[in-house]
Parts: sequence; structure tokens; C-alpha cells
Amino acid sequence: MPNDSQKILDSIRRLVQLLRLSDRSAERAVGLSGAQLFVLQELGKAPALSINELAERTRTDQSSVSVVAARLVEQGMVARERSPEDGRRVQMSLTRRGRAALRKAPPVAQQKLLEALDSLSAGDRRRLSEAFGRVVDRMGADRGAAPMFFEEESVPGRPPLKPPRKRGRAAGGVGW
Amino acid sequence: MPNDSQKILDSIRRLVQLLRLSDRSAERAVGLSGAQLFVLQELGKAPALSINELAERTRTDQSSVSVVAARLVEQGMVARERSPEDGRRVQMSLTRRGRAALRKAPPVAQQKLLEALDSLSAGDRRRLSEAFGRVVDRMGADRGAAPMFFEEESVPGRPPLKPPRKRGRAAGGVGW
DNA sequence: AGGAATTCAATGGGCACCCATTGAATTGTA
DNA sequence: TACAATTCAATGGGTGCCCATTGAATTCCT
Repeated sequence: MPNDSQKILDSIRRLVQLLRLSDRSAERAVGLSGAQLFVLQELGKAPALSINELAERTRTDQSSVSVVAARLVEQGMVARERSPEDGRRVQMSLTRRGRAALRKAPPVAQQKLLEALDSLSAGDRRRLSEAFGRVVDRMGADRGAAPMFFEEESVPGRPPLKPPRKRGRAAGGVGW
Repeated sequence: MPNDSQKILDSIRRLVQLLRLSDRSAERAVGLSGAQLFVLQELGKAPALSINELAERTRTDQSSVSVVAARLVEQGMVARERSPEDGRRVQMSLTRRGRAALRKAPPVAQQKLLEALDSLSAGDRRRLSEAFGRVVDRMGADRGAAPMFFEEESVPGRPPLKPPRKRGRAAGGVGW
């Protein structure tokens, strides 16, 4: 007899699987993966985005979107060009074809979820949003197991000797 | 200015990424991936499970757990043996080593989420569980884009001619 | 000005997920 | 009882995700 927390955990797992299945189903149907459609969607909201900006907006790693974007470029859905002001950056933007594809094949999984959310009353939805957001914020703030080896500036005084490259990230994981 | 549904969508994405990151972090730390730990955890709840049962409980595909389980067997965490009654089935169960590993390295991501949920009042948690469960149920019931080509038995009378193998699934997808 | 540190995007490695298929075993039925 | 249909687990193919590393470009100091 699971408690509420356990139920929530299982709901999350079920949701994630449903989203995966729905995405893959859509992929088969329209030839674009959920990740690809999501990238197109975000590009549709801005005139042009860099790989890092896309990574932020899609909540994934830079290296992940880099690959997804490359595929979209191959398919002529997205244009990629070096930024004139900053030679390291890249400007990704929708092509005519990309815009058309997005119009024809909106992200199904996301749509389904939105529809399901519509079944709640506005009040429930607001409360769900509020409570859920709070939980996620808290999770994000946790930082528990990752000691964050190098602190974020201890005091205004300039850093004593900054270790070589702060490159010390803290790995990541799967299963959801 | 996003509405509540949009906020919920983004919270879900953030949550999923946090879970991925947390899992991978744990993986680096203890040498077991989130998926592997989850499988160990489920095996800890039952005397022995088949691959299909594990797939159900972990909300993934049979082929996915099959691989994860194989890795665990290699590492001596899990014992796999053919079922005596049904030669097709396989019985997976924790070994002493697997049980020890599970004790030493509980699923961190899941734990963090549970802790975050604890920050809600019991009432909020109950409401969250209720509303969220309802949404997921609804999504699961949708079945929209997948016409489910072959009906689930139209009438008691025996089927007219059953097409060969019902093997006609409906694909799936990623991006969360 | 010039070199060190940092930022950006791409690439490679490892794991997970889903679908499809396959071979073995079992169940159902003619 | 024999054969067809189904079930089970494993394998291969394709994609995604994260981390680490790398080379190029830029920013920060000294």
C-alpha cells in the first residue's frame, strides 16, 4: 500500500514512459524525433540561437543538442552559420522547410500532456504547478552528494590561486 | 509569461534532467547506473522476477531491462536461471553481492526526489499525488494517434479470421 | 601587447530506451 | 496428436543523454 510520495514517483515514471512512447510514435509517423521537434519548436520562438542557448532551453547538454541540430541541418530544417561577432558561436535558425515541418508536425507528446492537464480545473492546475515547481526547485537546490569541490567565490577578495580550469563537473545519470 | 500548463511542462523537463544528472553522478560514484540500481531495488522486493515482470515494474521495454540485467549478472549482482516450469522464462534474483550493493548505494536520485517531496505538507502532497495521478491516467488512456489497428475483441463471438500475429505495436519515442 | 584562462561547439565513449526480429518453448486448436 | 499462434528473452539498429576532451576563438589579466 504505497504512500503519496511513492505514488508520485510512480506517476512520474509512467509519465516519462508515456512521453517517450508518444514521441517515438510521432517519430515513426513524421520522421522527426521528439528531440528534433523540440529543438525546432524552440527555434521557432527566437530569431536565432546558439548551441548553448538551445541546450539551456531544451534542458539538455550542449553536446546532445549539437548532434540533434546537426541532423536537422542535414535535413535542411535548420540553418547553421558562424556568428559574425563571435567566431566561436553558431547561429541556428529555422529554414522555410523547418517552419513548415513544425507547422505540420507539432510535438505530439507535449500536446497530449497539455490536453491531459486541461482536464484539471484551473485551480487544481495552478496548485499542481505551484507544488510541483516548489518540489523541483528544492531538488535543484539540493546539491547534496556533489560536494562542489571549488566554492563559488568565498569572499570578495580575489581568489587565492584558482585551480587550473574549473572543468570539474560532477557527472550525471539515467533511468527515467 | 507562461501559463500554469507551460510551467508544469518545464518543471517536468527540469525534473527529468535533474534525475538524469543525479543518476549519472551516482553512477560515477558507485559504479552502478540508475537503471541498474532500480532493477536491484525491484528485485529486492520480490523473491524472483522474470524479464517481463521487471520490465513492467521498471516501466521500460523488455529488451531494455534484458540488457541492464545482463550487465548486473556479469557483475555478480544478480543470478539468472531458467524457470523449471516454463523453459522460456528466466528467474532473476539478487545475489548476496547484489543485496549488499543495494544497501550501500541506494538510488540517490529517487531519494532526493523523495526528500524534496517531504518539503510539502502532507495535504499538499496528497493533492499533488491525486492531481498528478489523474493527469497521467488521462494521458495513458488517450490512445489518440495510435489507431490500435486490431480491436480488443469486438464481441464474445469468436474472431472472424485473426490476422497473423498481433505483433502490430505502435512505435515509441524520446526527448524527455 | 601577449600569454593564460575561459568559452564555444564538435567528437568519442558508455549507457539507456524503444522497435523489430529471431529462436526456443508453450499454449491453443483443428 | 500435430500444427498454428503466442509468449519469452536476446540481439541488432537507431536515437538520445551525459561526461570528457579537443581545437578554435575570445576575454582577462599582467
